[in-house]
Amino acid sequence: MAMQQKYDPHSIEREAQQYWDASGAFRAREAPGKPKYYCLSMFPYPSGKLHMGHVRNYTIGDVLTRYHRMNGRNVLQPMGWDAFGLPAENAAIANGVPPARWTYENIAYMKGQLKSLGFAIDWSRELATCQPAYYRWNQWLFLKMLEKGLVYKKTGVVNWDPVDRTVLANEQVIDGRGWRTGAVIEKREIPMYYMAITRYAEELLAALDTLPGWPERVKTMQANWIGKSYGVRFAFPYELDGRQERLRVFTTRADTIMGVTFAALAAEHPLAAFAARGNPKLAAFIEECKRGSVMEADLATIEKKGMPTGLSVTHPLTGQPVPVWVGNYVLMAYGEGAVMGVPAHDERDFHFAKQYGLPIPQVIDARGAGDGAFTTDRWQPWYESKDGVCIHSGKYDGLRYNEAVDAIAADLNAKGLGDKQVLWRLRDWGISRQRYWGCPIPIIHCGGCGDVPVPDADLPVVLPEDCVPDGTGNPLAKRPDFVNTTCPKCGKPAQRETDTMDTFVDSSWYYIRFACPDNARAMADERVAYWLPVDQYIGGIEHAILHLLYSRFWTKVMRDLGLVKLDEPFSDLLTQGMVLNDIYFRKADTGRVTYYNPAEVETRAEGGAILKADGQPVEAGGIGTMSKSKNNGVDPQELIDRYGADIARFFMMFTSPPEDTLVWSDAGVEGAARFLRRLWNYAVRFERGGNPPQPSAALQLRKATRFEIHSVLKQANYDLGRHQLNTVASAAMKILNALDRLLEADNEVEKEGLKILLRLLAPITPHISHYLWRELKFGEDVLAAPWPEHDPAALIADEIELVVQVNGRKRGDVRVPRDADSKAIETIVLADPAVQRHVSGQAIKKVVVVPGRLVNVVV
RNA sequence: GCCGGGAUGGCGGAAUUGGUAGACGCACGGGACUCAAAAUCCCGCGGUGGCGACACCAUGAGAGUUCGAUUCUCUCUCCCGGCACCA
Repeated sequence: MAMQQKYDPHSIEREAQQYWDASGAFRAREAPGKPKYYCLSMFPYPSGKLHMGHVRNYTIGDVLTRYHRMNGRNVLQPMGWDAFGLPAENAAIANGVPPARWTYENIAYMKGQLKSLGFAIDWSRELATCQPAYYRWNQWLFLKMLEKGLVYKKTGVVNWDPVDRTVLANEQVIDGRGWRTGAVIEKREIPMYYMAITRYAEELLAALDTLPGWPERVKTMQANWIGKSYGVRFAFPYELDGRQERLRVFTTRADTIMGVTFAALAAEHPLAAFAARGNPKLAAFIEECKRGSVMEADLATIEKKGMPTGLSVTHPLTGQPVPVWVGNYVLMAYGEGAVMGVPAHDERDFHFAKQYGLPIPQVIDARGAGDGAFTTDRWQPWYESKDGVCIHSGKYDGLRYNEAVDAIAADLNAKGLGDKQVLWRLRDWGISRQRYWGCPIPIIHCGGCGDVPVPDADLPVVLPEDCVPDGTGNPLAKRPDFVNTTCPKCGKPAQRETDTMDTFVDSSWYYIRFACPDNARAMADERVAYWLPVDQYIGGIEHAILHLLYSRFWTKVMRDLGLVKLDEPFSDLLTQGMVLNDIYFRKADTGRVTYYNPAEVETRAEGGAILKADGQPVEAGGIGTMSKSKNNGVDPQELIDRYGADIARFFMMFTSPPEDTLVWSDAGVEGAARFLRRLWNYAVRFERGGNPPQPSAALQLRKATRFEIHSVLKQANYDLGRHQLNTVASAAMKILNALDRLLEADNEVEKEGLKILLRLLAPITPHISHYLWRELKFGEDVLAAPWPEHDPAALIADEIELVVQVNGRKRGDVRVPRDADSKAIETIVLADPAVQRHVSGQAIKKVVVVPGRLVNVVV
């Protein structure tokens, strides 16, 4: 077969993909003894079609997969679908289509898209989390955890839409109102199941040190999230109806305890509820605190308000009465749901005290940590410094932070009122969701027996797939065929739990299941030991905390249940930067918000933007992550249809480093297309026997070309090692440029260079590399070729160029022999006319010689 | 608000450990080829001044350390991600 003269991406891509399919090229098999490489990209939510973030994510994963395969590793790159979730229910509300059908149709379409991009995926391991064969193990492990006490039930706070009478996700609450109804949202307490992740807090924190392959920023974020703080937990005693009671608080600043002038309760605190009885004003205030969303970001930015309860407690050390307030900024979920108020040394307490006229006595002197004397007129940052000593604190006067905390904790302990304690910011994981499209929680509620686990033999509890949610209430609760059952214990009629699990449960162990997706009898088997841990995990930085933390937790739970022998699931982590795009929306009078895709919007020269469909203005919402909810995704299909997979992949890799945020623009994709066409044309000329001979200067040009190719290759291999793939793409361009300049029919250098180039490109543009490698008879399959390494001999030059600086400014360059010593270099440099001109008679203070790089003359 | 990250030409980005700022591309301008266009090839391309050699300015803003700072330290501005029910 003759080589095509013109580069036609679509035909060669089809051919290459057929070859891979037919030969089962990406089918991964366990090969004990052979070093494995498990490369995993975060599986997609089947939202409808791929967006650019997916293409970026999966191209990075595919590049690394193919690179390691060419380096001799036994690779596994699986793919699946994070198939449960809210958008399927939203689609049902909008279009009346059952979430199951919508989801499966999306999966089919997106799978076709992934295949057209030529990813080296082992599709035989494909799974979807909405399949009973998968989620039965969610249920099974849930029940195992329940047995071990790692799952328990308690109340939790949710967003309640009083009009639709339904629980809303945080995302569905906009400015404190329901997204569909515009109704003001209320906080509601309902019973939920929790996973006791806090029992693993210490290990989750400590084990971060065993993950050198993780980005520092992710480990820092996780450590801060887990939030280990050392402090003192103590109680304010008080008397209520003749009983001795205690109000417990936690503080990291026990050294300031003598400055306490009030205590503040969260609105949900039981003592607040007690005080509100017979106090309508307080009851109203507590109700007010309960309006709005449950999001911490909202809570943290609201205006700080408070109201006295009329109650007071006793200071544990001074015995003085301390008034008790309710504060809307106190979090029930953190610590004890109550805090001590030290206005002089805590910024929030300071403003609170100013607002409500509470005393602000200074008890810490941190001279040197800030300027200005202590004044209650305005807050100064040094008030919060731990580098001070206690004052106005009686027996603690003069003590430093650590000494004061020790002494105060000891005194509290002696009174039986408190002691030092570790506090975690991490909270247990509430997994109950009042939604239809998720994994059913395998519990049966029986009037006589209480909450009864579904027996193993009855698993899975299968979710009916024909429901069409309408946005009101809980859809499963409306299904008598699902709800009504019999109690496994007593056999009497009983009701199934209608809550489903958080979708983070589904994604917390799919990477384990990929090792054994076909095992119907066990959650995990011995194949897990071969493939796990994941050698390279790749996904968006937005998952830096929750998904990764839950996955780490889940792995440790499975380990402790004897299911796997694995401490950490992901050895190396690459956090891909987000792909952003403009956001446009309209807000109706009802408060309901509609988002418009930037493709449907036209920006006007005079500012502002309009919707193309109706010519009316839309509001600009800045830029943000491409997402279904903001409707600002870009469909990569157009790019693939027009240019083919290789050009799309090359462009994606070339346009920015994997870890950087990328604001989407297709400017530059022409450059990628041009490059691959040039490569093709070069290969065609090569096959014909190279360029016409041009003997003059050939030897030197040949040497210079080899030098260029091998130094670029050396750099490219370094860049691959640090996952900087954009410069690897640049390197390929540089090699082609160097080869193109070699205008002589020197087949040896051309052939060497082209073989390097095609292998270097094989992970990024696998189709064209596959085709040309075979057509040029370099071998049968480029995937089987060894990875290219640079030839050190090509990099030895007789002379090296040094940059010459005078006072740190570049003033020229000199060529010196490769082995010249500092003394010789100095002599050459000082004789240089440009240097003499700039030195112009001034005294030379010193000469800095950086070997192989530069010389700096300081005058 | 808290935690994490970022800012370099008109644009995407490069600069391995503090050592030539702007590699490689895009866009743009000029030229070659062509009846013409596309494609392709060649040249130019941070700013200011100068015919030019060259000089000065320049890596979000301001300060500091250093012979030398895009790189290290501090302060600030803006943007992005996360904040536990989006996934």
